[in-house]
Amino acid sequence: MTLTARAVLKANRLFRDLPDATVDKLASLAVRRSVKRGNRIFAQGDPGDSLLGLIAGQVRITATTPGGKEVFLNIMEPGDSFGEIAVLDGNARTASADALLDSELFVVRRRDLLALIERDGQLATQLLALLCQRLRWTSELIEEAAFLTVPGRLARRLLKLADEHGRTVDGVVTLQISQADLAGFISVSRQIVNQHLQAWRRRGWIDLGRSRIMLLDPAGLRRVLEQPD
Amino acid sequence: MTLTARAVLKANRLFRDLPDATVDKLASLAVRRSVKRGNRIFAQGDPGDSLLGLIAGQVRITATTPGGKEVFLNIMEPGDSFGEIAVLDGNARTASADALLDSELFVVRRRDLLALIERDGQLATQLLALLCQRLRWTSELIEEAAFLTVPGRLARRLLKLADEHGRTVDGVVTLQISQADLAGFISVSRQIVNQHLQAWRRRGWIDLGRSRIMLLDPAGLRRVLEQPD
DNA sequence: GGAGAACTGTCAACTACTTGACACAACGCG
DNA sequence: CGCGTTGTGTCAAGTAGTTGACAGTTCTCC
Repeated sequence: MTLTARAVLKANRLFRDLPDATVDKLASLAVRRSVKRGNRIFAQGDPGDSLLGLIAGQVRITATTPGGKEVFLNIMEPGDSFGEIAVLDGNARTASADALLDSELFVVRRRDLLALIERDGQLATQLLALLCQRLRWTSELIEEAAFLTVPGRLARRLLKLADEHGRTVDGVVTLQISQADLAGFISVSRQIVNQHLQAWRRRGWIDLGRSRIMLLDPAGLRRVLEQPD
Repeated sequence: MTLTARAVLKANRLFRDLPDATVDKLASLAVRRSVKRGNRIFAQGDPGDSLLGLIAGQVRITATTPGGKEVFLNIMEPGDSFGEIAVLDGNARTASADALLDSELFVVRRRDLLALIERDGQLATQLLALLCQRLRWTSELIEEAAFLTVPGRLARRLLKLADEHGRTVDGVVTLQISQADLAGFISVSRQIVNQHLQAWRRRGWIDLGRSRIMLLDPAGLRRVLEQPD
């Protein structure tokens, strides 16, 4: 908590490979922000005037229809940054960000970031790499939706969430997520999620608890992905 | 056809705002390539070692499963560039590109492009803008798939295709696309596409011919998007 | 420690898309 | 010109999701 601004930036994937001079410059421009669990950091449609980095806590990125339907796009962990698209092109935010836990953020304002990009080519390169990664990530989501059946998408999502956010105890990965939230990630009803999870539980691939999914046999889930088209 | 390399690059959205010195440098590095209608330009999984720009013709970008199922992701027109993600991060191509018509391309090799980015900050900025645009575009696709019903997606796709590729005759926009291809864009069966198109034809919103769709009343289609969620 | 909230598990009725089949129309190419 | 190919229009059977309802369980926090 008493980290220097510079150490905070150095802990972020986007900035850690930059030369010290650039990081110091950025550090002098970055502002800190605390957000309590359950609070909104920014909303879809807001002017995208800043780049955010997560220092501590957890943040969920979601998109919402006017009618209130939601897709969960991602969960951010400390070291991740988000809000780059809007900050770079200056248009509205495409998604909303909410704190799932009490969170600490740093904020870099658009003007400051753009000025720095002008001066430091390496920062631009770093951002290009990040955007490429994001593009591959979204492309994967599109293909997932287009190619896989619902059980396939569910299995894939479980494996990915386990990879990125799972806690391993005694060699078994446990996920902390409700079935309703899981349904939000793959855009199906919570009932259908339950139905498939139950089938997999009966086969011994997973075990279920309240907001908890234990992956007993990830290989079983992986097999779901290989068969269909 | 006898354009200078420089004029060709200046006709491309990505490069047209760059300083002449940079464009000349690029022009000396770019190679031309002709591809006959129906031929593949690159395939999903190929090493992404070049950036392509379309000078003349038409190119379709698709993703394919190992099992052979396809989604159509985009159609490129002269002035568009593609293959940036792979060229920037050096990984495999995420999609395939096929010439729909006899096409003329220019090709910039990865090494050359990266060297130029190092030297010219404005090229990096231009690429950042392009990637942001692509990201917004893919995000839109994801939300479309998640939020809209099939008729909604179909209506939206028709309107977008009309916008980007339609030919206007007597104030009516006509699209040149088969119902099967249209189905490929929104990942549903050709039969269901026909079913909805027929319903709209009966209402007088569109008219149908062989590989031809005329949008008589775009406002009708737009109304399809507003109601459901 | 007790009330309310959040989450799971399950059912039944309904809806919408898939798959496969087939007739027919239009185009295009030798 | 006529034949093969490509695209349209439609049907019927099968499948897989949605929606709404409800009981039971576990957590939270006052």
